[in-house]
Amino acid sequence: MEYTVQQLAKLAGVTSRTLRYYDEIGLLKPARVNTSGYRIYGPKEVDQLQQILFYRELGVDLETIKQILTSPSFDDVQALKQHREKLLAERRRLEALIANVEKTLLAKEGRIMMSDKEKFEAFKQQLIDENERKYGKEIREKYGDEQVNKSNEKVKNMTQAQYEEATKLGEEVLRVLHEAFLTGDPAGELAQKAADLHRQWLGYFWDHYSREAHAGLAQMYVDDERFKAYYDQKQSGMAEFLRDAIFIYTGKK
Amino acid sequence: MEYTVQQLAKLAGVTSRTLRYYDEIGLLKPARVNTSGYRIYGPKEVDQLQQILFYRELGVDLETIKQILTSPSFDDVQALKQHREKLLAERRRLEALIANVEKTLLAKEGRIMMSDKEKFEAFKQQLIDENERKYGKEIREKYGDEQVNKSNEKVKNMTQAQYEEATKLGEEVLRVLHEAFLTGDPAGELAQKAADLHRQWLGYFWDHYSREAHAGLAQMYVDDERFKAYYDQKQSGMAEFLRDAIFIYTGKK
DNA sequence: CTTTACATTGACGTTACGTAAACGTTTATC
DNA sequence: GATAAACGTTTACGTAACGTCAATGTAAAG
Repeated sequence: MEYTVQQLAKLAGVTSRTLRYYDEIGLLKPARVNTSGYRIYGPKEVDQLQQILFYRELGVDLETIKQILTSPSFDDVQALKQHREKLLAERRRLEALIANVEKTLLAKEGRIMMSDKEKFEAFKQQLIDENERKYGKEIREKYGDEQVNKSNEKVKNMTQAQYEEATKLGEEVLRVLHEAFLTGDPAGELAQKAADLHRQWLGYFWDHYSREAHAGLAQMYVDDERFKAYYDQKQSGMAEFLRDAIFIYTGKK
Repeated sequence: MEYTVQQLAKLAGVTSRTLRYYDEIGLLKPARVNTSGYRIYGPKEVDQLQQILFYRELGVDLETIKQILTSPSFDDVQALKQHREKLLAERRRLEALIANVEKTLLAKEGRIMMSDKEKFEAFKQQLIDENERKYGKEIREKYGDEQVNKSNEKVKNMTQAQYEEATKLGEEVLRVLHEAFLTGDPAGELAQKAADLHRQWLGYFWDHYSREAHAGLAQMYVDDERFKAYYDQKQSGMAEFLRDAIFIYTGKK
């Protein structure tokens, strides 16, 4: 039995465009082409199309299907295993996306519908997430997982009052730092006040303070472009100025 | 602080091409363009890019992100919920693909590595799957789930010997049918023999036989293009001939 | 002053077709 | 036999979010 494009298309449940495309990429050539240029398919092609659609339904891309069906030496089991890995990776990616969307929704809806307490909890979570997202990789590389986890734990255990204090203190650091910057002297009174405020601010996030870690963080504010961007937002050179002030504050040479 | 494309790109962890593309589609315009045509971004744009990347990491498409960020009336929670639905649907699709790939792998590996017995079991499973894939929807619509499930159960319970008998019988049906077709008489001895063989063949798949169902199936062989293609493979008109023979065999008017 | 690094605007490639244009062929109807 | 409907053909643009040239102008460094 022979078929034209539309006939085979209806038979297999695809469109004629699909068959022309498969012809174009050499995946399924018609048995012959008649004098008017019409594509004519025979039973052999029907079978092959079935095979193609079988793999297609598994989500295998056409190039791979082509290899499976055309080169008899091609290891189809191997190809399917690779394909399975791709699917599993894709599923993991999706799982992560879904988890993140749900966390975000929780936080966002929380702002509208949850009690103040829950609201604040969700907000803290969002803060942690956002922080992780922005700086997580770099910080974890430099300070290790343990330190970061401790910090996150500390944030989670903060009360709403503590959080507000931390936020206000953070803003004050920026204000004083800006004033100090205008004096141009990182050893001056204002700059050292900023460094001290910064130390206090750190107390909300770090479980213990050390001058070395403080100085290290200050250097990172300059080295890491993300941190630098944050401090330089108002005024270029602010990150360096803060670092210098902290170096003096912590007694680093 | 101000940034050129590359600087902002490094800052945010994207390529400059991405920033140009975002400019092109109006998602993130630079603060200004200098006399040489360079794009210059300010702190406001840095913030907006962070927002964009936040949604992008959730898998939201750029067009939706644009709406969320540009029109302040846009309900971002609603958008995220819709997005979550899309993600969940995509995950369901993936689950199905993975399950199918795994079933296929089981069957294919089985052919190589499993014992003859297991081999045969996997093959039967593949047969059922393939049948479901090819005709499942139509058959379920016409005969209902119960009937199809019973049929699948019957196949599963077949022994290897029975399976081979069924296959041989199926081939014999085709052979005799072909011979009968050459006589052109659906009421003739050969055609009636074919119809009888077909009834016997059905015995391997149906849990009980009825003339009505037999006649109905025969009609479906003509109506459904997939079945028709199977019987017409050797000779056009075979499906109709078989139907006529079965109609006579079952005494249908 | 030259090299090097970085900027710009096109424009094509990616996947698996959908969709439409412009035009020839087969089939059904009048 | 003319005509219209239904079907066939090729060509080509559109899709999402950029990657990757190419050709060319500008800024910074030696």
